Amino acid sequence: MITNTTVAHRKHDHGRCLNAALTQAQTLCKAQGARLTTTREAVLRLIWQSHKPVGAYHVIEQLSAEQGKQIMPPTVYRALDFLLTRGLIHRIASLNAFVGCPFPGADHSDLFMLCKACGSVAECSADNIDQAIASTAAKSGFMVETHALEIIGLCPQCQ
Amino acid sequence: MITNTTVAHRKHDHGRCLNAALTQAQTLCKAQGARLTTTREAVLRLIWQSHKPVGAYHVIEQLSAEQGKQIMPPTVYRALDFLLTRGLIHRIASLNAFVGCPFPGADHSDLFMLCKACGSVAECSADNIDQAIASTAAKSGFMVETHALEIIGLCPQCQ
DNA sequence: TACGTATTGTTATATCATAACATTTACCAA
DNA sequence: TTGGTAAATGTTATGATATAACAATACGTA
Repeated sequence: MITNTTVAHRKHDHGRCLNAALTQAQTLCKAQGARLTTTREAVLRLIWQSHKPVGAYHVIEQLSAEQGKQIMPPTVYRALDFLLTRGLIHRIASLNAFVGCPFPGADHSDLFMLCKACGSVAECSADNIDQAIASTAAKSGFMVETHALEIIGLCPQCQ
Repeated sequence: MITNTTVAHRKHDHGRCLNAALTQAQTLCKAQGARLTTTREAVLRLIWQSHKPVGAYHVIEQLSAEQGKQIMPPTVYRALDFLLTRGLIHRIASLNAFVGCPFPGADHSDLFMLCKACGSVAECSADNIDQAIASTAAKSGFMVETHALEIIGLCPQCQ
């Protein structure tokens, strides 16, 4: 099991999260021969401003403010697609919003714990859950490709 | 474990699914003192036309055709809200679409198997998955309220 | 029947996302 | 260093999903 619950749901030095994310992104893109352009990095930084999922239009607003000109949706959505494809961010379907991946590159399945109260999201990858899913699906003869699990509740801070 | 995989992903007499769903809905609403109005029942029937999730605007179109007049979004969204609240249908977040619940009233957690090929969805409630989720969340000190699990892959028919 | 509440109708708009084509930028090879 | 090519971004328009706010109607009950 790998997780970022110990930081995501607690007080911490978020600058370190941000720096780690940017460094990992640069490394990963370099390794893949992908270009982490200014726009893409700016979007990644905005997604990583906290552990709360950010909507695409919120990114558009903030990016427009930063750059002093109106940024159009396709610009941001293209950057988001790029980051999603590389596994640098995830999309939280139930919120139509995006959150940074704390361990990009690492082979992991996605499991998100969404705090109803503060809105922060922790990610986790747990073998026992993956196995339970695999075995349940197998009983039905279903061939699993991917899965998305969103757990809604209260984080340690908000209980 | 309760599931409808044996019908959802295979050839079957779907009229029985539809009838069962409508009967259960009537019973459940009666028991709860809720009114299953004409519109609500019509929407439920449209959702249950197959085991494939149906978008709200698709329902609007079909309902408009049925009634020979333009039905507006709020009408359908209100009916959907009603059906969601009573647990008669579920929303598949990753698809922005709705699917009938095969065992409304029964205490169950939601787990959906979405077939990439044919689009059909089976629902399943599995204790071992619930337990794995509960124990993983507990390790992080996270208090689980609900969860939504969408498994994407290939159903038995489409492999 | 008259009342209050639940439901539905109506209008308008918010929110999320992408198609299609033009332009610019970055990179590589000659 | 220059020109060709592919990748990335800009621009315009529109599609798709969802809800707010208020008016009108229908339903069950006293």
